[in-house]
Amino acid sequence: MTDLPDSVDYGPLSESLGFLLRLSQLRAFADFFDGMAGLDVHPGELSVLLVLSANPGIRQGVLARALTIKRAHMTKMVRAMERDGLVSRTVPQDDRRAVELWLTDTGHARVAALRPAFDTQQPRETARLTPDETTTLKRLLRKHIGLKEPDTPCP
Amino acid sequence: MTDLPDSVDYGPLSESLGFLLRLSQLRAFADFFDGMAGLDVHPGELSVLLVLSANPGIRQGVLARALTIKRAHMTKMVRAMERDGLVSRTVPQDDRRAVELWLTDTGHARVAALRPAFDTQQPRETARLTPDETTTLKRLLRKHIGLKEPDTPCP
DNA sequence: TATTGTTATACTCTATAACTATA
DNA sequence: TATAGTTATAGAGTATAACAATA
Repeated sequence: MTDLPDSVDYGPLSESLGFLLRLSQLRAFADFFDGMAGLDVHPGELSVLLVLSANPGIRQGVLARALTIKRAHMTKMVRAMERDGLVSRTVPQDDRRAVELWLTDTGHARVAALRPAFDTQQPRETARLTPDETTTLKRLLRKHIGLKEPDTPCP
Repeated sequence: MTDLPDSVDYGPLSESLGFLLRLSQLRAFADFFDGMAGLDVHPGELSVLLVLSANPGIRQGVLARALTIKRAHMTKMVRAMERDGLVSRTVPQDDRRAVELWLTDTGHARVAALRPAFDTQQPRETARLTPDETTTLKRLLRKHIGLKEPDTPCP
């Protein structure tokens, strides 16, 4: 990712949260593909794997809503992951319209293989900020999108 | 835009800056189309208009780099805006490969028509945060992407 | 009637490379 | 040889609507 030219006056865009978020996300995507290079994984697929790992048996529609992925698109993603042997699908007895999703053994192994790269990428993608700034930034973003704070282990 | 389900454990995604940015940007896009409804403008087009307004005669390639829009895509955008009478293009004498961009009178009028909606949208898209938090969030995002702080009038 | 997942279609933005004209 | 813009093509992600099965 190339740097921004510093000779340009961004005008009111400098104060536009939406614009700042767009540039920030592009930076984050570049960092992702940089840090996860060679693992052949896309951000969407990784997010599905991580949520399935933390929520075994989650319903497909709930997963889609949680990740802000349209149901139609989630169908394609999950079908592809099922085809690759990462995910299994079951129909619950109490609502036979729904689909519950589970990681297969292969899926769990895939998560285990991706976690180290994902974890070591965290500090890299916040290299321009101090640890305190990083904590603050994440907290404000969570508040902005209405995402509850993660449980923090209290010593 | 629907709310996130609060029954889902996001696991390590809660700490992933890239994931938080993705959700935040989707929220911002929804806010944009909500606040600018009826004005028939897209985020990309508005950003081009605002930067052209602040940088008359900017070269097309510099504009593309500033907005992180690929040159090929910028060509299509600018051509369309030229066709709509918003932008004029000139070839500078010192480098006849380049193209300089200018707002036409229609373009200036378009900016003037969009500015009020753009400005009043600012507070709306940060409704979940306090003013101090908003200031901090924007400052941290600018630092993250390497965008210089805007000039602040000192009283 | 409403909901869950599915299928199909189209559109936007993006990625890439090849091409021209200039430098 | 390198650069600025253009053109063309393909792909990912998304939006939308219609549909079947189930509630």
